[in-house]
This record gives sequence, C-alpha cells and structure tokens, in this order.
Amino acid sequence: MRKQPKQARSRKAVNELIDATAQVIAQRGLAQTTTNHIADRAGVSVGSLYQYFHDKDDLIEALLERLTGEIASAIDDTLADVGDADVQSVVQALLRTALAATNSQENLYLELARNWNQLHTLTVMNMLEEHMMEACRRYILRHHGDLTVDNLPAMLFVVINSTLFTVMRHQSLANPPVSTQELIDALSTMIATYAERPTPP
Amino acid sequence: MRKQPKQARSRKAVNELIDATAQVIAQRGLAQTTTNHIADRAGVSVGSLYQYFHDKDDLIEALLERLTGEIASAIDDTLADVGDADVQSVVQALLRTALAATNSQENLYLELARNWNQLHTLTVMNMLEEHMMEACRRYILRHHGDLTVDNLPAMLFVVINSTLFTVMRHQSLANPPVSTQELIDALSTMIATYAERPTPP
Amino acid sequence: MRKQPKQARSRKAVNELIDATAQVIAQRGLAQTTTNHIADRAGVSVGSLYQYFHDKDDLIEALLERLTGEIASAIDDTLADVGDADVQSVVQALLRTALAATNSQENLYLELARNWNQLHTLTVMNMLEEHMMEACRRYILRHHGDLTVDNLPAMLFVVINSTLFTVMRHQSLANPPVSTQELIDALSTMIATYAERPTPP
Amino acid sequence: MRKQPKQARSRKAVNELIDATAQVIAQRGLAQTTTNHIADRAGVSVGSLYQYFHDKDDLIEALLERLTGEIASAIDDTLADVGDADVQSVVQALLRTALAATNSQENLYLELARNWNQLHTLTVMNMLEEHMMEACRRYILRHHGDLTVDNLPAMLFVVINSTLFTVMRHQSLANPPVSTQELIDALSTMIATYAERPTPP
DNA sequence: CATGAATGAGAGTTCATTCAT
DNA sequence: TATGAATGAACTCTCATTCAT
Repeated sequence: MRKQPKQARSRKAVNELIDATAQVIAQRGLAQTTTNHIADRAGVSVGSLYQYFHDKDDLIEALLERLTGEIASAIDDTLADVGDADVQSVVQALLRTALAATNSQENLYLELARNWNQLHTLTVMNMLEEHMMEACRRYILRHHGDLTVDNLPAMLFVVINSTLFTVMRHQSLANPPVSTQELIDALSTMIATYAERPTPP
Repeated sequence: MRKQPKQARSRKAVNELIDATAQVIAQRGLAQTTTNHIADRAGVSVGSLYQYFHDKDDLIEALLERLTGEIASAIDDTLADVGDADVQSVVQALLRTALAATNSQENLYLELARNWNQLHTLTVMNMLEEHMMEACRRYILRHHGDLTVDNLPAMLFVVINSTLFTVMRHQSLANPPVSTQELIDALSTMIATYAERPTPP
Repeated sequence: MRKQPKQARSRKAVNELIDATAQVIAQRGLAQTTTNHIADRAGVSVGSLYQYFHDKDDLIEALLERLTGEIASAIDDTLADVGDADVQSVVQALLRTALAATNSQENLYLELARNWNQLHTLTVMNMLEEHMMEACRRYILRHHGDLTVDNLPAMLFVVINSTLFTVMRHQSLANPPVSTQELIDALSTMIATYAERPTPP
Repeated sequence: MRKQPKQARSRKAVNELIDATAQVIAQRGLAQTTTNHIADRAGVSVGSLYQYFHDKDDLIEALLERLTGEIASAIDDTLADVGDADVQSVVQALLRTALAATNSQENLYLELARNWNQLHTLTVMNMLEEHMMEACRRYILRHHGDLTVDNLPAMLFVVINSTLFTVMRHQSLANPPVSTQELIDALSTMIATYAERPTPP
C-alpha cells in the first residue's frame, strides 16, 4: 500500500515522518495527533505526508512496524546472551530489555499501549506476542526436562500476556506502588515458579 | 463535578442516561458514540444530558463507576462463598465471576477495556485493582501460614494485573488460541503455584 | 435519506438552504460551489446544512427535484391551455413556457444544464424527458388520425431531446446566432413537419 | 497561450501528452483525471507537462482541438462520398460516421460530451457546429431547388444541435430506449422531412 | 427544567502548480 | 531541459457543546 521510496531523499523523508509521528504521539497523545501536527513537526507539508503514506493509519502502522522490529531485535539479542540460563534469569533479562526500550521513548510506548486495541490488526501487541511465543517455544524445547508443560498454548498465553500487560500497566502509572526492580523480581519469580513447578501426579 | 440530583425524577434520568451510554457503547463502539446517540437512546434531548452531566467524559466516568461497583459486589459475593478455600479455588471462582460479568454485557466491557487507559483517571481498572488488593490482603492475613509473602505490594500488583489484563485480552480476541476453561486453569495454577511456593531460604 | 423536517422552522431552513444553493450555483458555477458558500449564503453554519441534508449531493438533488417539479407544473399548465391545438402551436407554447422558466433564473438552469450528466441519476433531464414523454403520448393518442407514428419511442426520443438540448444550447450562448423567436419558429416547424408528414407508402 | 514547440522532440512529447490525456479521461473520467495521472501515463514528469502546456485546461483544449479536427475530416470525407445524395441519405451517412468515431474511443467522447459546456469556450461542440454549418451551407447551395430555406441560420442551428445532442444523449445512456439504427432513422427522417417540406405559401 | 436546532473549529484528504536539483 | 518532491489552500464532513425558545 505505502509507496516504496527508491531514492535516498524519499527514504529520509519517510523516516523523518515516522520520527515526527512518534514525537507528536508521545507529546500530545494519539487522539490529539493530527496529520498537520505530524507534517509540521517533520518540517514538511501535509501534502508530502500523503505522498509517502496512503493515509493516517498507514503512517501509524509504519511506526508500529518499526517499533515492533526494534523490540523484536532487542528480545532476540537478549535471548542470544542468556538464552540458556534458568527461567527466572531469562525472564529478568527480558524484562530489563523491555523496560529499557520503553523507557527510552517513554510516552510513545505508553500512548500506543493505551490504544493497543484500536490500532490495526497486527499491532505491537500481536507482533510481540507472536515473537515471544516463538522464543518461548524454542526455549521450552531446549529445557523440557526441567519444565512442566501440560498445556503449552495456555501457558504461553498466560505467561506472555501477564508479562506484557503488567509491565505496560506499571509504565503507565505516574506513581507506581512498586519499584521497577520489585516488579521484575515479582514477575520473574511468578513465572519461574509456574514453569518449574513439580509435575502434577 | 457532576450535579448531584436530589429528586427522584433526576435520579431516574441520570440512570437512564448511563444505561443508554452503556448500550450505545456496546453497539457502536466507544469511538462512534456521540452525545446525540446517547440522548436519543435515552429518549431525552442532548440539552438534558448536559443538565445532568458536565460533559461527555463525566457521563462515561459515571458509567465506569457503576460498572466497577457491580463487579466489586460480585467479587465480594464470591469471596464470601469461597473465601477460605485454597488459593487456586479462590482464583478460579473469581475468574468465573469476572468472566460471567463481562459475558453478560459482552461488547460493553470489551469496548471499555479496549480504551481503559484513555478513560479518566479513576477507571474501572484502578478501582478493580484497589478492591482486589484489599480482598487479597484480607485473604493473606487469614492464610499467612500457607503462603510466601516477602513483598506484599509487588505480589499483589503482579498477580492482580496479570489476571485482569490476561482475561481482558482473552475476551478481546475473536478467535482466542485457548478456551475459557484453559485460561482459567492456567491462570489459577500460575497464581496458586506462586503464592504457595516454598519460602526461599 | 434526507431528514424529513416536521417543524415549521426546519422546513424554512431546508427551503432557505435550497434557495441558497440555487443562488450560489447561479453566481459561482457548480464546480466552485462549496458547502461553506451555501451555508454562508443561507445565513447558517455548515453544521446546520448537514443537519438537513446528508451530504452535498443530497442538497443538490433536492434543488433539482424542486426545479423539476416547477417545470413539470409549467408544462402541465401549458398543455391544459393549448393541449388540443395543432402540433406546431403546442410545441411553440411549450417552448415559450420553458424559455420563460429558464430566463427567470438565468444562470442557474444553465449551470445545471452544463453539468446535466454528472448530476445524480434522476436529474432534471431525465425527469423532464419522462414527463414530456408522457405528455406526448397523451397528445398522440388524441390526435393519432392526423399524425404519422411508425415508431413511437424513437420519435419521442428524437423530438424531446432535440427540443430540450437545442433550447439549452441556445440559452447557453452569450451571442446566439438566432433570436429566441427564430429558434421557436424553426424548432416547432421541424417537429410539426415531422409529426404530420404523409404516411410512407 | 500554449508554447509552440518547433522541435521534433517537442512535438512528439506534446502528442504523447495529448494521447495520455485522452486515455486517462476515457479510463477514469474527467473529474478523476489529474495532471499527475496524465504525466505518468505519458511517461514523463509533471514538470514536463507544464513545459508544453500552460495549465491543465490548456492541455484539455489541445485534446479537444485534435478530436475536432479528426471529426471534421471524417465529416468532410463522408460528404465527399455522398454529398449529392438526398437529405436523408446524407444525414444517415453523417450519423453513421459520427457514431463510428465516438464508438472507436467510447468513453473518451462520452466523458467530454458530458462536460461539454464547462470545457473552454471553443469546444468540440462549437467547432463541430461551425464545421457542419459550413458543410450544410455548401450542400444547400447545391440543392436549393429541392429545399425550403426561409431562415438558413435558424434552420442550421436547430438541425445541427438537434443532431449532435440527441446522438450524444443516446450515447450517454447505458440502456437507451431505442436502438442506434432506430435513432438514425428517426433523426434523418425528421431532418429530411423538415428540409424538403413544401414551401409555405 | 426540557428541548433540539444551531454552532464552528477542526479533522483527513486532494491536486494543480512550482522550483531546486 | 527534465525531473518529481514539495507545497498548501481548499474541500467535505463531524460532533461536543450552547442557548433561545
């Protein structure tokens, strides 16, 4: 759908528009983000915005794709480092990675998370979920001796969503009742305890 | 902010407006819900709507408050029944209660959940969190011998948010990858395993 | 589609908006007519315009319907007067009626005629065509002894379109090469000669 | 207004742009035809388009001029063939020529005819009218013994416009109420009867 | 108190035209 | 000369809110 810019100038403009979108969303919130705000921030005219993106949704989707790619890479990098450690260590490492990523563009991730469900089909949430599902599957295959997995899909669904949303919720609070470190400890303990529980008879 | 109507007629109108809001949101989605739709549905004029509610947000907040009250009562009732059972049974009972409530007004809860974080400060989520925190505290006090609680606030934050959001996410999926029963089992197992884990040395 | 206004105030507003539309089209041309121009001219806000008409097309269609009704009535009145005269007299009377109508709102009819084919399905042209077809049929039934009609649909199509468009074209010219009276004479003679020609052997 | 390109390359570009304009109008309709579409289709940049044509109208006028020339030639060829036959035969031959021309580029002529009057002053209609007037004059001079011509300009105006517009209208209808052959017969009969009518006393 | 017509700022989007490269 | 990215005024339409009746 979106034009595939072949020239350096175009690629630059596309990236600057996505940057601008991120900034405006972070500052004003998704609902108050207009195409004119984005174009202004990017230092171009609205017309240019529509030369590179079919419509507003297309632009936001591009932003989501970029963010998802960044997080997915960060996850993969983390797993490459600690991928064979015990469950708790892996979860802790992943949480630190995720929190570092979201802290770097604080309001942006938060605003997108706030609206996760009205954004287009394959959103950050869905993509992250899928990516983590795959990573978990690979981990479990390598450690199936140490883990209790009687219903893999259910376990993945619960573990991943608990993690993603609890972190998201924590990030969204101005005065969270627990510190980031406490959050990481509690979440990783819960998941490790769950994954490594004795097999039911 | 909202006017406190003292007269019976007013209370009736307020309730009918909140009812109408719930219906319109359930049918059209929050984004497509206009004050005119709500007034039409309630059988009054927009002008009247603004007599009872300061603005649109005020009206939605009133709806959220009412829903929160309903869920809180349901939670309390459930706990009154099974409040002394083991952790897994209690969690299962609570989940069944929550799912029953949301299923009864399917799209409404879903639509509100979709937009949980852009709705006003004291949302369903916050209220539910608070209410469940209190309930959990009472439960833990009665069962502290059986449970490992080294950081109560963190534990509550993680357990409650994991539960609420994972259920919400499950409800929001057209084709969830796991059944409702599988969801309940996995979630309750995870929480019970966590709460009843052996004390770390 | 269009709201049926039940109140006097509404009916007035609807009519004023249609009036304003006619005026703006006559002054600025259809292509340069915007909803804001129309609303301004009518002395109301754009919002009001959209309260009474679903969209711009709906408004223009309403104008067309009104004009068509007016012309149809004028035609019927004329035929009631001279409906039993010979062909040439009837055609002359009809042409005088049509020209009087269009002269009264000079640019409006012209502008609409200019754009006859992009206006919605049942436009002035179609409606006029239908109305005149019916009138012609009735006339022919009463005079079939004097007329040669070997292919009624073809004859009607040719006669009616020749008349409507030749008049329209004449009206659209700043400096027409023939006077209005010459136009009427030539057209009515052509049609009368055609209709009353000797039957082919 | 339009630049007169003296170089072969320029003339080629001009023609390709006019070709492109014809194609785009035929495919997308006049209203949906943008200068960018035309430049794309012609395989040049918009900038080049504006090197050869002052603006969009200028380009469309060039197309109209070209089409007019083509039709005028076709008319002349036809008259060279049947120019001395009786009125009905000549009219029939001309109608067949005109219909063949419009059928060859079906949507193009139709789209232009739909918008005949908003296109620039000297449109296809005016040019055709002039050209046919001249041809008719020549014909009448050669046959004045057989014809009744008391008001030549009026007769020409009525005959030519009746023909052109009735054909145009017929072409514009998705389901015309009469066949092409019936149209030709009725029109040619009407005109012949008119032209060859007995002289009024 | 109730009404609902009126408001108008502001949204997303288009496209003829320009001009730096 | 050729390019095509950039422009931005102008368009249609929406909806929370007001206020004369």
